[in-house]
Amino acid sequence: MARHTAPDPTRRNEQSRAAILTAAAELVAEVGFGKLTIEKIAARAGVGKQTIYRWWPSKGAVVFDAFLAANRDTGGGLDLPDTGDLAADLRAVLRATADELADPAFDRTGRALTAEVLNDPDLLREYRERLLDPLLEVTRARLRAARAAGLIPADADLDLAVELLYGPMYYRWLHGLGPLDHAYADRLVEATLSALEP
Amino acid sequence: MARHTAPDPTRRNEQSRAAILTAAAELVAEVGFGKLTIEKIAARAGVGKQTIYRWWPSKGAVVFDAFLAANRDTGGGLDLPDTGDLAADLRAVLRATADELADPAFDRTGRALTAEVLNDPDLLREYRERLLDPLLEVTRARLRAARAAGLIPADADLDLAVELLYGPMYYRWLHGLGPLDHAYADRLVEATLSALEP
Amino acid sequence: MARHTAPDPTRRNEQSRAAILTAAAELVAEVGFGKLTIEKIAARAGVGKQTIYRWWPSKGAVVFDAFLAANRDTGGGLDLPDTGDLAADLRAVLRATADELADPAFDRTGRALTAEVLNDPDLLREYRERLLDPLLEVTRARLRAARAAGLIPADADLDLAVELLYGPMYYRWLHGLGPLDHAYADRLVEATLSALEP
Amino acid sequence: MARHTAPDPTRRNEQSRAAILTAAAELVAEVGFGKLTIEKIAARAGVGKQTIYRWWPSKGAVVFDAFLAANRDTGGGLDLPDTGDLAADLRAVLRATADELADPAFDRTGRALTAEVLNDPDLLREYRERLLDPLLEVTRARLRAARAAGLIPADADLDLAVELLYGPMYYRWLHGLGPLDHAYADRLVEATLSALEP
DNA sequence: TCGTAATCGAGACGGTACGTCAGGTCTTTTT
DNA sequence: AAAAAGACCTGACGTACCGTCTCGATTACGA
Repeated sequence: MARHTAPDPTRRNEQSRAAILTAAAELVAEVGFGKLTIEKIAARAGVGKQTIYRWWPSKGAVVFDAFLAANRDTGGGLDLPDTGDLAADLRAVLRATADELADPAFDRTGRALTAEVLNDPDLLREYRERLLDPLLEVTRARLRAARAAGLIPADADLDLAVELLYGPMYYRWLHGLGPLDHAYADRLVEATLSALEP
Repeated sequence: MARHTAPDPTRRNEQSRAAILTAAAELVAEVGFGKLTIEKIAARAGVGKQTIYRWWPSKGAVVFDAFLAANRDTGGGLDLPDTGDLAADLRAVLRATADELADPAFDRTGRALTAEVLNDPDLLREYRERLLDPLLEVTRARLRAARAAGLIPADADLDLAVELLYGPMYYRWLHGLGPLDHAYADRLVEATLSALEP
Repeated sequence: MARHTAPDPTRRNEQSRAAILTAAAELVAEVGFGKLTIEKIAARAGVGKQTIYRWWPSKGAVVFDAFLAANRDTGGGLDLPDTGDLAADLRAVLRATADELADPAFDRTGRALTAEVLNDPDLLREYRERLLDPLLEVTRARLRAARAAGLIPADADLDLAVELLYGPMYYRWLHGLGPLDHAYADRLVEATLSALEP
Repeated sequence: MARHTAPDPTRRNEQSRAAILTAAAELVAEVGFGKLTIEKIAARAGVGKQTIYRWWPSKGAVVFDAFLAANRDTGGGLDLPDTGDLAADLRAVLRATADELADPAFDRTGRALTAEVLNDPDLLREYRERLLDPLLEVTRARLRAARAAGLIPADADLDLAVELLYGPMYYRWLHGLGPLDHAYADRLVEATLSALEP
């Protein structure tokens, strides 16, 4: 097993780091996660293998970091505005989510990442901390505000609510059960809000 | 990659086939899918590697077949009785699903299988045809009967309904978002039926 | 190891036997002995592998038989006439040998066969019994007749004599030391006869 | 087949190289060339297979190199002294050759090597350049000196002479035609010198 | 003449070794 | 000290053949 008390990060070569993440992102889209290799990443990035092993513990970690880096650029959409219209706000975020999942460019990478994350508890933890929990939390926060405003019942189960919003869409996406369009997003929001009623 | 104009299946050795599937099932539970190798399967099954390559195109396909074979033995639970009480019937199937997902023995295999299935369109198709679609269809059929009986609105979207039932539970399971117990199953059923109201 | 008390030879399929030997001869010339396989012979001959294993103990034995069969057709040249002129008679047989060795078609097969025979005592014995000893013996017989006629000394070592005739030529052939033409054959005969003088 | 644009030889691990050659030499003596495998060499040498494939194109090349390395250690005996007594000098080298060929330890390796060399033009060339030609040349040189001293005719064919010396002995060895003792060596020298007379 | 027994083509089987690929570690040289 | 380069040991890959073993389907006696 590797050591992975990472070496002095101040001396890290930023160019190499960026080249590795870029190469990883490109390659995962080109050949998929399964056929992706550390050697190919190193070769494409013009980097020694050791430079990868020095800073990441596994292939999954590199790809995951690449995914995060890419999502940080696109903003991540981690802000759910409160316009006062709960349904509209939820529709906005669900529509955005649907658009992302429906994007073929995202599809391969997303599936690859999901597959890795599911079978690696460390990766799963990091995925939840860095991506999933924040997303669910902003959604929950918006619902909490609505609850405080009396728009939904005081005893509404918000954990269940976010699962009702994102779970079906994720289920549909992973299994290819149907289209992921705005109409579908809207119906999900409607169903969820309807379920929260007494 | 393998050729896969499958050889004459009438000459297939049933003992070898069974030994391979058993070995695959055991190993995936012991070491996980990632560390599973064709060589280990062959060794444990007392079989030549070629005998595996002759009949399956990939490691994933073997494991998948092993999973199917195991589920065929346990019946698969593909019968959703109609007692007249829709909520009770749905609770029964959702509780059973929750029990299965919560079973640690199933967890590892299920995650491994899911990861494979997500990234292999062929496997995904087979998974849907052999397992997922039948499950969804019996559920939809039960809802269809209830709709015919006037228990739920005539314009209820049954595709959405089954996704509301299974999607959140699957989402919670994969991401480890919370407990998968009977109370959770019951709340899902309640929420779904509530969402179907007008 | 195989049994090889050969089965009832009266029931043997002569067509198969011929097809196997032909295929073996062709293939050894095409791909060389090392890359020759029983499977390829069987495939080319349109024959089951078992039919080969039933009648021959090894790949070498098949090729050897093929070689013998081919040489039986070309006569084998196993007759050294006694014209009364010893030098002329020896020149005739040495020239014929040189021609054969110099034939590129023979070269590959001959080398392959030699290589096999050298490392398999069983094959070597059969080679000597069926090909080499008869050749050496007719040569020795011719020398014996000459010795009886007083043309060469009574105490001449005939075993050495035949080795002086064939050994250098074989040595030159195997190692590619020089041309194998009639002039060379003639010089060998001259040198050998000269060496037999007192 | 291998690539064989050999990698940077300055970075080669000398320990691995030596271990491989030693293992190859031992194994060829133990199990014979035919049953020798690259995997066994690698295992015995404590080396990865790739390290063999990196530096040698074939099993034959490894064994050949091992043979050369061993012969370099024993000096190769490539010095034919000129005591003034031509017959005695030739007897010395022929007797040494006979002793080597008669050595059972040499027999197996020698036959294996011969078989390889005969069917691989590249190996044959290397064998001639590194072992055979030097041997023949020192012998020819000794004869040349004798010719210059008038001990043998000025028009003696020295190429033929060396073939008369070594060819019969090699022929006898390969085919197992008779004993390889000093008496035989002496007779060969006598016959050859006698053949060189006018 | 009609089983019945052996041979035949075919090819699946348990294996061994192949030659390749990549993993992760280590060393050498350069920056 | 970190990085590019790449040799090293390890081990799995997927393939090719090995020699054995069923399978029907001829084929050729011998009762």
